[in-house]
Order: sequence, then structure tokens, then C-alpha cells
Amino acid sequence: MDSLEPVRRVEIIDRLRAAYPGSAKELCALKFESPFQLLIATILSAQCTDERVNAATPKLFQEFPTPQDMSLANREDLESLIYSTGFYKNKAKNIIDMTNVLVSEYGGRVPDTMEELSGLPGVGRKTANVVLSVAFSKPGLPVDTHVLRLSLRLGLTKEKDPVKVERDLMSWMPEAEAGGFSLRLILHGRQVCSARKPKCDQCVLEDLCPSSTLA
DNA sequence: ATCCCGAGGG
DNA sequence: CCCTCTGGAT
Repeated sequence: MDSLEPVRRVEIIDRLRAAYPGSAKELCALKFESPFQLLIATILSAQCTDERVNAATPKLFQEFPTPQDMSLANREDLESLIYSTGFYKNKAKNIIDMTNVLVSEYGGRVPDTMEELSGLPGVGRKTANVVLSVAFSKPGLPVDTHVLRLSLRLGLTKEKDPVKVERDLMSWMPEAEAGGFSLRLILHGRQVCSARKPKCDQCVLEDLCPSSTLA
């Protein structure tokens, strides 16, 4: 391990914050007005763009404002409301099962710990970390496909398992930075460091990146 | 064809 | 570790 590596990490964090300023809540592209709405929106975001989730959720939350309402939803009605987000059968079943647990185990409230959140039906570690960091401003580093790809390209990890990547990054990440760092990597991954053709000539991290395609 | 802020089951 | 679930944009 290079003795300058900690300096490089801090520089990466700082440059991303300068390029994509704002809090985790402000950087989150999903529209929500409560932890419950963010939880549902994040479940719907699996293999689906945020814009399509945002197109579906207003009507969904209007029909079913509370966990109680959603737990009692007719399955077909729910499926038709979330159809365009894909995986609609799984998602509808998970949402009904999950909201039933919210009502029966948590008094209709969304819990705010990793253990409780990731124990909910259809809520994995990535979704739990989104809710923790964005809705509750707690330490949490969601590792999605972008965070995984950029972390590998930047040489911040050698792991390919999202859980191991999260552990790698959190071993040195300031806890207050984790959520924002994840959102910024996602934005940077979409706009600059894309999967197919990364725009290294437009990248603010170019001189810090071992995968740069530039001279 | 490939990708999008995944999770559960085998 | 692998597979499956899925529509929509590019």
C-alpha cells in the first residue's frame, strides 16, 4: 500500500464533492417526502431508471399514502401502478409483504437500522443503505453497479462483490461522507465514467485514476 | 444487444 | 456462485 494512497482518497472525495455539491438528500434523484416513500421508490428502482420510478410514484403514493394502505392493496392494482418499472410481480409482492411487516412489527414506521431494514422482505443491503444515508442521514454506502464499476476503475477496491466493496470503502471512508460519496459516484458514472465509453478527457479525477485512457 | 441506484432462491 | 425476474431507453 502506497503511503500516498490516503491522500489520493481524500482528493477523490474532495473533487467529487466540488463537482457534485449538496447533501445526500439533495443529490438523490428519487422523489420522496418521507422515509417510507424513499423505501418504496428505492425498491422500485431495481434495474430501472430513476426517471421512470419518479413517473410512477406520484400516483402510487396518492392511491396508497401509508404503509397500512399499501399493505391492504389489491395485488393487481399495485402491479398495474408499478408495471413500467419492471420486475413488477416481484416488486408488488415484496411491497405488500414488506408493508405488512412495517405494520405488524414496526407500528407502521420505517426502522432506521441496517439489521431491521435489511430484514424486511424485498429489502437488501443496497436499499437499506439508501434509506439509512438519504432518509435518516446515517452512515451508509449503497453499492450499485456504478459505485462498483467506478471503485474498481479508481483502484479503490479489488473486490467484485458489492458487500466486500462496501466494507473496503467504509474501512477508510469518513462516516459522514459515505452517503454523499455513493450518490456522487453514481452521478459521475452516468455523466462521465460510463460503462461503455468513459469520457476520461472530461473527468475531474483523470490524473488520480489508474484506469485513465489518456496519455 | 446492452444498460438501468437489486433481491431472493437454488 | 448461479439463475430468475421485467419494461423501457438507447
